[in-house]
Amino acid sequence: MARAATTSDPFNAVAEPRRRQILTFLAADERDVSEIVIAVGLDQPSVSKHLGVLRRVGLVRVRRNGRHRLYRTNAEALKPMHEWTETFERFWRHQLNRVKERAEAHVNSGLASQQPGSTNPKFPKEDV
Amino acid sequence: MARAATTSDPFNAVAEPRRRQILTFLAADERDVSEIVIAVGLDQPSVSKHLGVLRRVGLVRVRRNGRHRLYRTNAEALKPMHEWTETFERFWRHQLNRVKERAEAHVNSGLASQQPGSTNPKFPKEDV
DNA sequence: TTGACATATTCCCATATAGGTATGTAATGT
DNA sequence: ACATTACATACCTATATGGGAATATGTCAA
Repeated sequence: MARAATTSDPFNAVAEPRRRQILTFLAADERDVSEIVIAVGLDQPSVSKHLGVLRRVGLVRVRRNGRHRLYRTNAEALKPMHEWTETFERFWRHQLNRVKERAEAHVNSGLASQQPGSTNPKFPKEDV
Repeated sequence: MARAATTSDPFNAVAEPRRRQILTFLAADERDVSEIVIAVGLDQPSVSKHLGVLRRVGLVRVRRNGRHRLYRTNAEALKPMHEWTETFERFWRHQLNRVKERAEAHVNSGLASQQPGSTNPKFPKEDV
């Protein structure tokens, strides 16, 4: 199978750099499509398609104003991503602490002066 | 062109639901590949490929233990995503407030009892 | 109605997967 | 050295785009 559809999944919609750029651009103010075209430097059909994806997953809202369509980021739709990443916060805090502690332990045990290429059976190499 | 490569981009790597599942599974403890295979219900090669993607973008770390490879989520690599979504936090707060205020305004002006299908020229329809 | 302008859609093509199958490779036990 | 275990890679296929070009749709102005 190919990659999952971007539609109906904010994580996928936001995976596209241009769409992140658009969301940032539309975060504060409404803008019509031609302004977005200028801002991102793609041609109009491509921008409209990105906007279509963002619309379908609810990341932007539109309203009509004459011939123009005014788009604006619907920030609320980003909350789930924010919350998902937040569940890892306590882990990256722990990891930072561990790194600090390990460094101190090495200093105290004299391991800090270990030969650069030497192997330590207690700390297997993190291979590539 | 096709979609941007998942490699070298955490946003893209995390767009895949299975990879999010793996990151969650590996957040707290190290696990070897066979455990991950059981946890996500894919066959081993697929899991190894997902792990390869996550490894390349730094979202997981590996270390060898005999024939086993112990993987663990590198939560720090999720900080950029967390911070990016966070830049929108103040906007979704404003939006929530606006919705509340507008609801109250409608009540006060009698607009709350408007006909479901009626159109209001001052609030253009958000078309599909 | 006709014309211009602002967007959205459709069509076409190159490319990047996601999974499955088969195979290569490193590490351990005998 | 040989078999086995635990993974990683290579290869193949169906599918989902992303971007550009051409075209359709919707809106306002004269």
